[in-house]
Amino acid sequence: MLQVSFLRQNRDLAKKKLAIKHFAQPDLVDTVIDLDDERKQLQASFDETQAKVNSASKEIGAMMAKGDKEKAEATKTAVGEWKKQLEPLKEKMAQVEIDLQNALVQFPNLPHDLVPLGKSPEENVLVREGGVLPKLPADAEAHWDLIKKYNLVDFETGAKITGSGFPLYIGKGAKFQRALVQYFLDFNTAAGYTEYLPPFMVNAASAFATGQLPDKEGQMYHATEDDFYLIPTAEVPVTNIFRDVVLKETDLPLQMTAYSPCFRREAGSFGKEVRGLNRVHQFEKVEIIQIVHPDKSDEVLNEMVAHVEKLLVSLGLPYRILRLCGGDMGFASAITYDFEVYSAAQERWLEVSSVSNFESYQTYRMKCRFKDAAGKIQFAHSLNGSSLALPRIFAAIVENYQTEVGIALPKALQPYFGTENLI
RNA sequence: AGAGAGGUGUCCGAGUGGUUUAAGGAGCACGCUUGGAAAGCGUGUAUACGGCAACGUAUCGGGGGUUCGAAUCCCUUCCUCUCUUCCA
Repeated sequence: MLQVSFLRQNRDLAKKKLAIKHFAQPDLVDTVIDLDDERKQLQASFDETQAKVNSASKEIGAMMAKGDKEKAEATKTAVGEWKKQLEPLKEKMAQVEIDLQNALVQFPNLPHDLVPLGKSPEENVLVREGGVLPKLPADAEAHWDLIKKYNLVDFETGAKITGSGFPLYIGKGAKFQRALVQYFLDFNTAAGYTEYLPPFMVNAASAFATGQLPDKEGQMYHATEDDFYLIPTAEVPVTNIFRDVVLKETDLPLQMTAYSPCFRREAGSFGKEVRGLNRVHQFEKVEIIQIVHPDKSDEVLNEMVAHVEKLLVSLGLPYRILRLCGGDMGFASAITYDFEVYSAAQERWLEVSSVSNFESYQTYRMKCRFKDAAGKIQFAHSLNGSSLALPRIFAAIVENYQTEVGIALPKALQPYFGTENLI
């Protein structure tokens, strides 16, 4: 969430940056400032009247103690008048605050200066590429055929149990998931991240804090009986650990990693892009999250990008890193790098990680602050990234490591899986 | 799921309608004291909003209500503990 004080001081800059994100209503900036002016004015007169009520009430107490009943009754009448004035003020103030809040949450985060202009994924900027394309056998198959052939994943039975997009992993397929999760977590904790295993459902306050509500309401599964949401990413519960918390400056940076299943309704998805494991409603992911000093977040973002890159290199997959353009970025992000691996059999790039700096957008929303050396309270910056999302890594490894006789494994995974080859 | 007891500041803890302007203790910070430390003494020690400031307003788990006045009374909700029940 953007801060009114920032919008007030940087009215034109904010509008310019919102345009990069293709935000449709720049005038909302003015609306918000007007509403905030109105709120201030209302609060000033409310406080003034309330102060009179408070001190008169205290006097009544003193009069009663002295037994001066008559005077007390007279003061009560006067207080009654003030309280009548308070009622409409209170209502108006509550309404203005709701309007202000409703307007504020509509703003996406402002893009970082490095964010390229552009509207669609084609305008993302290639930062670098790495890895080598595999030499596949002549009759190379896509992963949806391979997993059927080797009985690694059963989509049909998953669909029977739940619905489409809920894969059932079997035998070596299931074990491979476990090996990947374990490898990713070990890789992250070795780099200094603390491992968490969070709740897989969150309440509305948590979903709001990280920006899933109200923006992505329809994208989450909602358990209405208890009003809980199934998490779309571990980012939601883990970042919320620090909701309504004032940290010490020395606590920073906080580095967390967590495995979780992720649940996404993916309403409106269709076509070839969603085949097999390319897009599913439930998938596994290991996430990295950091809460850092605002001066450090640019630097930390680069570190996190380098960290994920190292992990991809260890898997021997051809990859590229893209800096997303303003139109392709997420709502809450200030700058995002996407990682894609090349699936040789599908002949297309698959997004496997997205690393973002949210700056103070999430931390302001959830009141995650720290006390600096001077004793001043500041909002921290939050960042997160996938390290990594499993299904497309699964797909890419199965496709890129296929041989005439089976499926090989990257060296790094062999000790985790227990054998040299997957099949 | 049923019954009961609770939720107060960084922590412990007092407080059942009116100098509570949240007692007292601990911790922490600073100062005095000391050769240095400890003890002792003194001062300070939440957040948000408004205000140049003085200061004002709000917050005793959350929300609502009663009252001139609520940490205190009422309703509601969340959470914790104990017992019963159930369960991996």
